[in-house]
Amino acid sequence: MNEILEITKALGDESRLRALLGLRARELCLCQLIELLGLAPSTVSKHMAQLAQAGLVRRRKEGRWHFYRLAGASASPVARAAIEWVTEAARGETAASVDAARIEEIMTRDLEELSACYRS
Amino acid sequence: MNEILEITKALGDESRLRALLGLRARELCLCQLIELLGLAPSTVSKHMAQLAQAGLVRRRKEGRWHFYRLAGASASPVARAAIEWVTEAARGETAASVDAARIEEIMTRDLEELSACYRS
DNA sequence: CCGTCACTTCGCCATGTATAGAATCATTAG
DNA sequence: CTAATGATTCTATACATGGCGAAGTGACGG
Repeated sequence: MNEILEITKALGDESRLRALLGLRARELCLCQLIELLGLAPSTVSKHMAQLAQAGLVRRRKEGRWHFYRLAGASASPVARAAIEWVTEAARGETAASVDAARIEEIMTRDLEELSACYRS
Repeated sequence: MNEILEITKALGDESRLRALLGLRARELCLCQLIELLGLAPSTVSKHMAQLAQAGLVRRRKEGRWHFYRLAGASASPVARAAIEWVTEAARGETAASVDAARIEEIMTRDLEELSACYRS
């Protein structure tokens, strides 16, 4: 029951849901997720920590950058099924497509430029 | 995105999750759900309304009694997949089994007796 | 080392939500 | 009709949660 609730609570927020769906195609750095969601770094960091705690997302450190990706094969069966459900449910969602296009645009920029959000 | 969020928010509360899982085997009257959850009638009623709004549950009126059941075939594909995920995820959950046993006990009692919760 | 940088954690505030009780609604029994 | 009953809606309140900014952490460049 606890794992299920951690997952449903993690998925029960629009920002976290968008972040998770944003990871469908590729792993993303926190500063890229900040740009996608338009929220403060501390807020996005907390959201990603909650998704990771629920077992839906994994974190990879590369120098000073922290990359997040879907848990995939390393996830528990329950978490993996949840990811499958939500990604399938979001197919054809216009809001998710808008975000996907936005990510393509974000990918054309340098991480250096994106992480300027910390200095503004 | 909106339907997904309605579903994940509806599933993101322990009482609502227990209520939904309680409907796996059979439909239940509100007073039976009140007995199961041990909450005030108004609270349980609101929880069930939220589950119904998310398309996870259907309501059937029989005289003064209101019965709730899983949406099943009448549910949208997204909601149906969510129900499948959560019921599969709860298989073998001890907490869910405890509730299931509790429901068996509740089923041995009359609705009249259970609905005494309104008069106490 | 020492500063910078990407990120996280902490402290706080505003909003949202779960809960109970009172009032109300709808249905049935008399 | 009226009263009783099961459920819902309304109102109020306590707690949880999302949000930000400031301070702290760990890695890299000098």
